[in-house]
Amino acid sequence: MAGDGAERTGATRRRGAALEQAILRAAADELLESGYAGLTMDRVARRAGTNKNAIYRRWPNRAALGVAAYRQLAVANLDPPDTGELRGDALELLRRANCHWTSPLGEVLRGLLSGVGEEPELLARLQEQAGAAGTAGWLTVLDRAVARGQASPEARHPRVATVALALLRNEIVTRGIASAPDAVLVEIVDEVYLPLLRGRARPGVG
Amino acid sequence: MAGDGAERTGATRRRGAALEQAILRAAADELLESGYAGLTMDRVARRAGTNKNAIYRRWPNRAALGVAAYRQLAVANLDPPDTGELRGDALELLRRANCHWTSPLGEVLRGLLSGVGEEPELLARLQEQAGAAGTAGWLTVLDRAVARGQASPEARHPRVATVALALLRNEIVTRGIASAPDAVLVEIVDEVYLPLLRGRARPGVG
DNA sequence: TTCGTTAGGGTACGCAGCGTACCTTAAAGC
DNA sequence: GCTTTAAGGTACGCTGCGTACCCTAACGAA
Repeated sequence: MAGDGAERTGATRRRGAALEQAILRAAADELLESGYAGLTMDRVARRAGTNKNAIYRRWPNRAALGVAAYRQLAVANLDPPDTGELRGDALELLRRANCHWTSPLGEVLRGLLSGVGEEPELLARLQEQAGAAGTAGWLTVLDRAVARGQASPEARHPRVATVALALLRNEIVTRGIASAPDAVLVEIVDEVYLPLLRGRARPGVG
Repeated sequence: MAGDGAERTGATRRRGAALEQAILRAAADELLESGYAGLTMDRVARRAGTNKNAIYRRWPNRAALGVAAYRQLAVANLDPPDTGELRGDALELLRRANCHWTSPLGEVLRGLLSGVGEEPELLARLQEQAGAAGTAGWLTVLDRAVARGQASPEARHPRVATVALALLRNEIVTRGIASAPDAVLVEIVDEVYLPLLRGRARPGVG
């Protein structure tokens, strides 16, 4: 692992994109090993077989490097589940999200989220990937439910679709935990998500 | 403000609770002025008219001091609104919460939340105050709505009651903003919160 | 009142980590 | 080959956390 950096002694000097990639990979590896808190510029430089100059020429500070490195780690999201019923799909999506927070990658993201702190620009860049990826799956699942007649078209509203995800995120953030118990997921789906969709099924009623 | 510390030259030496209070007040003042990011042990010590020893004898590290100091700032929460209708009450509660995040106090809390980072214990202590305070108001508002016949008793569920608040928090956290536009609050209430309560009004339907 | 114990005050230090400066040296382009 | 550009090496300044030591005031018991 990270062979790129270690065996670089005596080799030819890298430039431009090659070096940039090496730095990003080194930073990503450090993120996975030590999290954002343990990501230091010196160690990244050493691991990439270069020095801090090369890094600071490309990223203005540690946070920016962290966010950029995280992009390397961001994986393509899987196909949304299709269990044949809305409840099963929703639970599955929630469970996947819940697992993601526990994974090494999720841990990195949590560290990054809390570490980036005062820089909304970077935060936005993080959410772009993590957030947008989630929304699509929920809309797909909802579409299928509408097609099946298990939900009304009024349910198709981005904020509504991702309510369950938002609640899970809230649970994790406010409690400072890595993942929520499964019972919480079930509760979110049964006590909030499904009733909400029911409530939106009759737009005229009040 | 902070007069305690500045005029301490030549006075008698403080001990125990008196000194502890002085430190906490100094730390709280620093929090308000510079946020958690700007809270340094040296400055707190200087402002309290003491030195770092006295601080480290009481709190193990900066984060712990920050959280303890924040308690000093936490205000009693106001009475929940009573506009006579559920929608108005909910919107008002949301607007208050939204303002709170923008206030200096909210700024401190945000900084603290992101700064405490890897210490779930401290995080939990923070949420104890900030979180619990919120829930009560929502339950009260819901109770009144139930009494008026505007909501069914099934709505009285802690997770359900605070859904709007959770969504707002999610909005703020994921976007890295200080406060959400009012349109978002309205959307949360009209597109999610009220439909959800409607959906829970008929437990047997499916 | 005196004397020992406790806790505060003063200060200096070690250490880590960020970001910068400056010079040397290799790669690329003409 | 010669110039320009960018990488490498290294050292440094700075800030801030947490610790160590020693001195001194307050407190309490004899």
